[in-house]
Amino acid sequence: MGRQQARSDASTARALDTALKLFSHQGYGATSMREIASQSGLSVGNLYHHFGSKEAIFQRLIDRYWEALLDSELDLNRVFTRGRFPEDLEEMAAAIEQVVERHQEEILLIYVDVIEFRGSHIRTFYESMADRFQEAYASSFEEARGSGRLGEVNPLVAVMVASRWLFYFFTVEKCFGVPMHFGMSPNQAVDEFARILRFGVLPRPGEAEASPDARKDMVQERGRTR
Amino acid sequence: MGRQQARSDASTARALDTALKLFSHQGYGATSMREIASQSGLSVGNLYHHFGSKEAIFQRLIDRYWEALLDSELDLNRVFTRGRFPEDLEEMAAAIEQVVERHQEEILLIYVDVIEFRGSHIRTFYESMADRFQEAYASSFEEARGSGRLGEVNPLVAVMVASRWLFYFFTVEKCFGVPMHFGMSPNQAVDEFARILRFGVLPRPGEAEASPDARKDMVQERGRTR
DNA sequence: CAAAACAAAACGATCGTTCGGTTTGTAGTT
DNA sequence: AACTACAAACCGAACGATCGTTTTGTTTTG
Repeated sequence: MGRQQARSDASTARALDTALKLFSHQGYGATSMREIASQSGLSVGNLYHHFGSKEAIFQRLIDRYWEALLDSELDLNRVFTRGRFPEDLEEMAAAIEQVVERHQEEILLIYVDVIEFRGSHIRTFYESMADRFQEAYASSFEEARGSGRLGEVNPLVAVMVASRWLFYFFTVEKCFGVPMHFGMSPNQAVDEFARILRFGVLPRPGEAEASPDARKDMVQERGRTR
Repeated sequence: MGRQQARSDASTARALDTALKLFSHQGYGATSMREIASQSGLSVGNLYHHFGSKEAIFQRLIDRYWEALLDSELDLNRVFTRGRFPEDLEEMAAAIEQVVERHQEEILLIYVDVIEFRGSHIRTFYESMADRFQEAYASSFEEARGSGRLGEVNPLVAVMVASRWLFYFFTVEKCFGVPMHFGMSPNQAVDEFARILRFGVLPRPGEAEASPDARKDMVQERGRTR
């Protein structure tokens, strides 16, 4: 790779970064090529030289996010391939928080795509993701249920509900700027969700006497925090 | 109200309806006043005569959605004021589905606001909504927990998680066009979610023998459906 | 006849894109 | 090491279209 290439790479990277920032924070239609050009230090002509069109820049950003999500080194993918749900629920939450934190703007980009392009840039990706998910967990759950580690619920639905909820929870908090902590800290909210998912909201008859009072007090205290 | 007013009302209503359709399906910045004018049968000048600016139209749409949500005749509000969670979980789901079904485009508008206006048109509304929610449920839950109808989880968090999840579930399905049924029908998916919320994903020790095999078969069958 | 409802042209700005031209880097030749 | 040729990187003006808004006027209504 010669120096000419390196110069080009640095420029396209800068252009993509500023385009990501602009698209995600004001939408695709409301962002102009001149804006991308001036804020990234390139000329408009050079932008077209490298990308060809405005929509191609958007597509490149979606693709970049895609590849980052498929990285097997990603904590979240390690949690998924391990298949230890629901024991490692807290680790799953941390991994999802990490993804949302790292890819805040790319996640907003998906909502931009849904609204301004009817989701055309991400639809096929999402469907393939759901399939991959289903395959990865289907086998490990047969074993888990056989060994009595799971209750009566469909475990595939359970892991989908859990991961989707966590994704939604952190997205609303970090990307939309509307915290959903219900008067608690983020960690407490996640803990409370994990408890609901594991034990349900109804009292568990067998454990009514077994659980110490300290736990009930803890729940009370959480409800009061502001 | 004279005939002049009636003519105006019909025009503004038509303008708002087409503006809603356009804003929600292609975003605010990508929708032009000429587009709204031609598709609603008004002239551009008349549009400005009635609304003053493009953003005022957007604001009016948000306000209209707001008022619809505050209607005490709304099924969802009846469920909320009744405060029978989690017994009426299925009714809550139906009421939320009704709201999402009826206000598909307004819900998309909220995402438009989040992206193109940083949520400035809806933020205060959302916060007041959360407060109202908290007040409405706080008292009824003290009683519910005292009578042993609820388990160890914070009931306020539980009802928030439930309603938010259902809202998210139906929004993704109806507004984004990406069903999250995990290979089941929408009703089955809701049932499964209700089961998770009530009983949790872990086996309930006291009920292991009490539950008939038919139930387990049902769960199995659901998992297989496609 | 005054006021409200409506229409259409016009305004300045900005849009995505194209195009002609310059600079920069590299490989090949002497 | 100097020179040449060429392609890629880069710039900024220009194009036609369209943007939100204003202006000027006409029609409708009480």
